[in-house]
Amino acid sequence: MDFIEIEKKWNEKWEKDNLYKFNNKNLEKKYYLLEMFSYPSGASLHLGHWWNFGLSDSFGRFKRLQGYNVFQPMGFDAFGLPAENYALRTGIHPEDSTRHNIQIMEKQLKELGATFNWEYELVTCNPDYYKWTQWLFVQLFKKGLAYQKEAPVNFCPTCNTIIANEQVVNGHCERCDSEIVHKNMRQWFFKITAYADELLSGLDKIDWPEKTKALQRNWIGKSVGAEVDFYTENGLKLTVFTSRADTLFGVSFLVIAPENPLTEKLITKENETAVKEYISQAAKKDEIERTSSTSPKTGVFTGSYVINPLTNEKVPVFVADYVISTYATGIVMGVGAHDERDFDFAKKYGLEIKRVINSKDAKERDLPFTEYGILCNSGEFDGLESLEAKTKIVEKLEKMGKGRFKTNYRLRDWSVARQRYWGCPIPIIYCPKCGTVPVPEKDLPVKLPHICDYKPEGEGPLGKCEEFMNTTCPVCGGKARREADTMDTFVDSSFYMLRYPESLHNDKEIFSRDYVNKMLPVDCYVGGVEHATGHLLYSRFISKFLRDLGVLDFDEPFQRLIHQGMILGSDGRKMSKRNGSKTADDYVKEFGSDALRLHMMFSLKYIEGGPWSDDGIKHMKAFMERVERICLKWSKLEENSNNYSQVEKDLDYSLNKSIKDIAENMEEFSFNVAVARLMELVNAMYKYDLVENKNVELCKKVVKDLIILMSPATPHFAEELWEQIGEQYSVHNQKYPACDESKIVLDEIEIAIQINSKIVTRLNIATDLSNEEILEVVKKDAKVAECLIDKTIVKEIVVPKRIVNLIVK
RNA sequence: GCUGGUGUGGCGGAAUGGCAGACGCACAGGACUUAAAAUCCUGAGUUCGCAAGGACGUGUGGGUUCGACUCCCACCACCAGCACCA
Repeated sequence: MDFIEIEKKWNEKWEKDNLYKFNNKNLEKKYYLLEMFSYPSGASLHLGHWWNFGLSDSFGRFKRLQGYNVFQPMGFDAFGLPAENYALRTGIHPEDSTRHNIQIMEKQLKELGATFNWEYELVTCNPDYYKWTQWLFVQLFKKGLAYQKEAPVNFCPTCNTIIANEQVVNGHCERCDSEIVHKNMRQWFFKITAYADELLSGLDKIDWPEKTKALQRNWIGKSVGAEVDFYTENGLKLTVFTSRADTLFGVSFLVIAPENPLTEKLITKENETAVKEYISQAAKKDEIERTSSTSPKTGVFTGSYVINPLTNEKVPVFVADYVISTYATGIVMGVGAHDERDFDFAKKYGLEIKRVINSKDAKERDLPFTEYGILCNSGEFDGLESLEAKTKIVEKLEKMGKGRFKTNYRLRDWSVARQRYWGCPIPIIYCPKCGTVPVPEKDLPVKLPHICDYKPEGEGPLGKCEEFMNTTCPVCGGKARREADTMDTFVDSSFYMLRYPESLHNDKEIFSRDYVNKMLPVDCYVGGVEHATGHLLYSRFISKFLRDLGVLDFDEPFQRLIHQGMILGSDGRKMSKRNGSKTADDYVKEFGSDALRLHMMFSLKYIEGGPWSDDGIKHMKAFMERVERICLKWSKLEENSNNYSQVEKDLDYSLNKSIKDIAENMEEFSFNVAVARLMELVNAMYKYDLVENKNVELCKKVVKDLIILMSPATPHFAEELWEQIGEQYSVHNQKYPACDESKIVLDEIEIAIQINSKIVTRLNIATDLSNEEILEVVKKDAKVAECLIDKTIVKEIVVPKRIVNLIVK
């Protein structure tokens, strides 16, 4: 079979027939399968694309065979920095290069032979798409969830734009690896923190990998504790956050972050020079140095004292850069005996170290430490467990008006504005009279102008385009200016799964409520784990917001999530142009796409990935040819023997067991095992082929079922073979074969016989025998009887169809 | 440091607490062939043994169990994410 030739032939026919058309009228058995859409880079599809799209497509084909009405749309995440940076290098306008790349990628994705529903294609840089990105912004703005504030932001000096926390990797820009600088800027944020608790609790009801849930929990970083107010002698309030209110008795100092605005007010004249010097030094340190847990904890005394609200003790206030100004209140209470950092700090500056413990425990344990002062919880709190003490203490502070229960999150609001050109314009108008006004929905989209001076200079390049910037205020009609920034591309992708079902069929609303609630949530979402704390978190947030807006009945967009492992270079490192000598295209030309796909399915675990090796591809081709030979031979057999003895039973067993196992393994994305089962079935066929008078009826059934079973993995090959054995087009419209359970129940099975848990022999035993009957047969066996001479059986264990274990003395 | 994951032949990798190593690669042998390739068949964890057979085997050490790759405890190694979060 000429694999290259047949691929061309069937790809053309399938496209012409629109074979995989999604039936949007009958949603009873719909299955929404989504692969994370990709960025249209101009390069040809690499092995990673095949791995991602090809294999999840096989899963989709499997669901189709099972009778599901599979919706598998495809689109492009088309805005973003790479096109723009490419444009700055080459002078080719981002719009032109992006459109061009999309065309190339569409063509290649079609060659992959996947069942994508192209008629629903979505491209985020099209005005009919980003109209809804802007609509979303306006809705968030109206609910107060899109807001501006002056805040420290991550600024990438190379990309010349702000980026979100989620896009900073080890203090560096995830795109260009430049070191991030921190600036205070007035910026747009989405208030994702309003949903922090829900984003946590929602994780419990979705079928996601534990790893990903853990990443999100970690990222949200919920910390339950309390705020406590300390006052200086002249009445200035310093509020600290603590998760250990029970150690309040042991506070011997307070530490405030250098950037905290209150710091200024705490500095006394005598300490002014030292503190100012310290602060300016701290400002010079880079992010890594500041936030590394191994950095030494240094600080300086401000000269001020505060009063501990519980003990009325006078406590000194220090400035130290190990306190993070953006987390909680930016002020921390120092308890030397209960926190390693506080301990280091207290030792260094000769501060008191007091261990807080209730007097009972102190007496019971002969406490070994000598360097700590021991302080028992006094009076009303003494004798309480730490948890109880925490509660009681905060309750008391609450009554005094000097403390309260408080939960903090590590999660920050999502910074969404980008000072770049190639993105979705923020639909906001600044009017000198009316202030910040959203663009009315009827005026959307605010189109991105096709400008040529898009060089980023730290401010939105759109600001240089007067025709764009000058507008009228939708409220008063006076002269006004537009927002010059564009949106983070993660806003574009935060709702695309909601828009897909009617991307080209509904331009009146983002989606019709009834329809979207029938189509979603996505039944299975496939993509890389690298989006765990970015896209996947943003999408969940936006869904929850749209639920609150009353347009969605659900709030978790992805019911099931599968991460593919990464496919690495043969050296085990990240795939790059250098270590991959051959491209996916080379393999397709040499062996065909089916062989490539089959090889990928079989040679590595999909969930785990691993180093790429092309060793097996030629064997996959050989395997297909092996299948072809036996199928063609059997399809031509004529004289039926009507035999149905053990050999036929064996073949029938293999067939039905394969049908069952392959379904189970496909469902779990264990493609390697599913392919192994296919091979076992083929081996069984070759074994039966040696039999002389064959049961041709059975042979033909096996051939048909085998081809159907192979069709998700090798779609072109299966279609061609289907035609060659004289079946009617198309194999992809067949039903997944039913497993005849009666055929996988064997009459007789080999059981291992153990004496004292050690195998002494194996016996064939009829499966319909009772445990007692089995024991009888076993004991009669010569070998077993020999072992039992002079022994007494103390226990008999029979595991039907598996093991007989006799415990003897 | 915290969180999650992984650890099985020469390699990729199988195994609802029940015969570890399915399936495949690489390897060896046989058949076909003048020969090779392709194909078909067979063998194979390691080790001792001519063999029958024995011993040892799923990162390490314990435990539970008639029985542990699988469950529990401790530890080691590697990978990933977070990391001075109070």
